Parts: sequence; structure tokens; C-alpha cells
Amino acid sequence: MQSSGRARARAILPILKQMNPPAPPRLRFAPSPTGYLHIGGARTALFNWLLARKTGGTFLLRVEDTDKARSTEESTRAIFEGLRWLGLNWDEEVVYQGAEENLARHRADAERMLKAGHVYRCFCTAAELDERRVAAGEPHVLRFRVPEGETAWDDLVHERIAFPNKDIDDFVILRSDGTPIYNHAVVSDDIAMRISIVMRGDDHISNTPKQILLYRALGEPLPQFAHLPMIHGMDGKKLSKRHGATAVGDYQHEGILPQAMVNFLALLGWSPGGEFEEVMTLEQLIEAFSAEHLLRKASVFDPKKLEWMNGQHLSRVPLEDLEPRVTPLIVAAGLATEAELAARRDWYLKLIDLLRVRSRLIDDIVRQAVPFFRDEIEYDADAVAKQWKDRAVARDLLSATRETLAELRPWEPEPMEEALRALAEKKGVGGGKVFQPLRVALTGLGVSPGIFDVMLALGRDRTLARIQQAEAFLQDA
RNA sequence: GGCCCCAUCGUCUAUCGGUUAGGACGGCACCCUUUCAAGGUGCAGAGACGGGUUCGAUUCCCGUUGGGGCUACCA
Repeated sequence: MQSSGRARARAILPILKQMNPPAPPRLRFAPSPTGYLHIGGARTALFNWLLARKTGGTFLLRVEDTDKARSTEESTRAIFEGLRWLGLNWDEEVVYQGAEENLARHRADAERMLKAGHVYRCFCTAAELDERRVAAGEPHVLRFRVPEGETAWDDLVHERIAFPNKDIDDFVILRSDGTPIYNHAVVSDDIAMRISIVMRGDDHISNTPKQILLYRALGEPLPQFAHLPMIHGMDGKKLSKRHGATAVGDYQHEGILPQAMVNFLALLGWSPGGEFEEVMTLEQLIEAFSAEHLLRKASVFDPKKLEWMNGQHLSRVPLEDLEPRVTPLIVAAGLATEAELAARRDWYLKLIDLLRVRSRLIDDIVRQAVPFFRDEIEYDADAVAKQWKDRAVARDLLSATRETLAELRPWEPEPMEEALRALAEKKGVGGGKVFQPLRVALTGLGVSPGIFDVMLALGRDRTLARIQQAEAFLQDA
């Protein structure tokens, strides 16, 4: 009877599978609000999000605030902000682990295990376990009784991981004040949230057997576990403040684009495998993402590569998407008001387009933009020393340049180049001998976009005025 | 200490037993060029060590070493 039933089950299993394709997974990111959104946390959130988006699953957010002493609202806000900045939106309402209804469930689940004998009352420390009867009203913790045997699972990232139970001490699940300890709260919540894939940092590997024991004691099916490698600093040690910024908010303020951050983080501990283009949009990342290519080795956070990645994205993002990231900084630098920028939006977008190619951070754009907004410019000492070495010669050259440009029609790159090269030839020098001193006169700097682009962006009047200023400066000197 | 995880250029990685071990960042050189970027080309640069298995190991197994994590009434 039984065997024929099993045989029948075996026969219909493939059909069932076809009729009921595996349900889309439910994943979650579960930070504790005890600081800002950390690089490592952001990467964990990203991979959960990516897998959810790739598979049509659900991405949830749970704030693990059961440690009231360390949790702050400010930190919760910072984490939300960080996730939003990265574009990692969550699908359902945020779950607060410490909410009263959840705490009630944690206690109820603990009670259930107590009744079933998986858990015992105890007021001892881990060092001296005993099961003395606890008198009613006496403060005590609830401790999980770890059974004999071995606890193992097939990790999505690693293969089989096994822990001998004898190496796991009976652990506390409920404090004497009735609030849950991490492992218990996580399991109870993941069950309640119907989480089917638990993807987190591999610093949780040794928590996993404890959690599996809890799932079993609660009579619940196990989720799939996926343990991601850590992210380290350039010295191979755990990423910390001494390696520079570790909060994603810091990178936002340093002029990193969220899409660059996401792209960079995605390639830490994961790769599409085979030949692939490093620079990817969010859409391309979702498309390429798969759990099979998750890596096991801890990776090192290299800020240099992040900056390169940012430079790439800076040059590739649609201008309309880049502009809102730049404008607040332009305004903050006092170069222009939003209204002024809006009034000559075409000119402004063209300027950003000109500057972004030679920028790695958003701030680089702002810095290079200064000469295009200010009336008075400062002359960089090195540039002056190099390009205006002989002041009399420089002044003559500049006034000749100014006269040439004053008559130029139309104000376009081709005639500019033609006229200035002709001037250079007349003076018996190469083009650079005209262009470089002119660049200093127009921008005050030794480096800038192409000189004709600069003149175009400045316009004829300002160009001529700038040259005159430079002549005056050289006269006085 | 115990338990667990990990190991390819300085860094991120490709390779799913047979490759001159490929690419990217960074470095260097050159090209392009009015500067700086960007872009292009080239150079240097890696399988931690020792045993097995195999006709053949970076790849599979074991050990050593090294790094990391956990070992709370933190998460």
C-alpha cells in the first residue's frame, strides 16, 4: 500500500512540478539600525534585491531593532536613505522586529518550544548549565536544548556545510525580560514573513545551525541559505573606518553615482562568468544576475576601481539623469542659482557634457565648471609660470589673439581654429603656443576642455573680456 | 584554544582535467592631440606549499601554511 503510494507520488512528481512551477522566492534584507548603511550591508541588500528582481520574487526589508540600547531612529532613516539612493526598493511594508505584535509572537514561539521540551528555563550562565527549577516570578532566560547529532545544510553559495551539534552550546532564545535573542527572532520572523531564501553575509554561517535547529523545533520547513563572502579593506582585514569611508552615504557625498556604486558592488563576490563587460546598467545587472555565479572568496574593496567605475558611468548616463545630481552641487558652490541654470538649460547641459568626460567624481565637474560661471577668475600659479613665462610675449600674443577673435564671424569652432592657426603661423609658432596661453587667460588653468569648446561655452563677449583681463594682469605684473 | 569558511597577477575576476592561464582596475611605455581626460596599442604581473588520484592537474581528494568568521541575556 505504502510503496504503491510512494510509486504513484514519484510518477506524478514531474507533472506536479510542471503544473506548479516553484513559487517565486521571497527574500529580505535585515539590517540592525545601529549605524549607517555599510558597504557590506549594501552589497547584501543588492544581491537579495537582484535575485528577487531577476526571478520575479519579492524583496522585503526588516529592521532588527530588538536591541533597544543600540538601535536608533536616525540610523533606521540612514539605512532607508541609503537603500533608496541605490535604487533598491522594497516590495512590502517594512517589518520592525521589535514591534509589539512581533515580540508577542517571539514569546509565543518560545513558549511552544518550551512545552515541546526543546527549550528550558534557566538562570544560569552558559558556563554552568543546569536546569534548576525556576520558581514562579523568578527572573530567568529561555535556553534552547541542542540535541545530539549533526546539523547540516546545502548552501546556495557553498556546498554542504555541517556542524557537529556537540560544538553548539545550548543558547539563549529569550532574555529574562522576555525579549528575543537574535537567532530566535530571525527564525520566528523569517517564518512569519514566509522568507524562502535567506541570503546574508558568511559571518552568519555559524548562526545557521542554531537557526536550523529552531526551524525544526518549530516544525517549519527550512528556507534555502546563501552565505555571501565578506568585503575587506585593501589590507585584507575586515572593512573598517581606517580604510576610509565605509558608509554608502559617504560615497554619495563624495560624488559617486548610485549606478556606479551598484555596478561596482555587484562585481564584488559575483561575476556573470565568462566574458563580460564590466560597466553595466542596473537593468543589465538584473538580466545577468544568477545565484550560480556567487563567489565564495572574500573580496577587497578597491576605491580606485570604484572611481574608475564612476568615471565610466559619469560619461555614459543620459545627460538628463546626470543633471539633477550635479545641479545641487553647483548651487551649493555658489556658482549659480537653480533658476539661472534653468534659464539657459541647453547651454548648461552642453557644459556638463563637456566636463563629464574628464571627471571621475561629480565634484570634478563642479570644480571645472567654475571658470564658466564666475566673472573674476583666479590664475593658477603653475599654469601662469608655464604658459606665460615671458609676460611681454604672452601679452602681445594675447592681444593679437583678442583682435583676431574680435573680428571673427561666425563664432564657431571651425573659423576659430582656422583664424588662430593662421595667427600662429604668422607668429612663426605652433598652434599650442597660441592655444595654451589662451587657455590660461580663459580659465586660469592649465587644463580644460578643448579651447574652442571653452570659447563657445563662454561666448564671444566673455572670451574677449577674459583676454583683456589677462592682458591687464600681465601689464601690472 | 575549539568549531566553521576561504585560497588564480597588488586588486576585482575568467577557467567548470588538456589554455602561450584570458579580461578589467591600478602601474609603466607609446599612439592620438592645443592641455587634461577619454579612447587605442603594448609591457610587467598570478595558480601559497607538500602529498596523492590521473596519461595529464589551477581545476578532484588529503595535509600544511596563511587569512577570515563565530564562540554574549549583540545583531
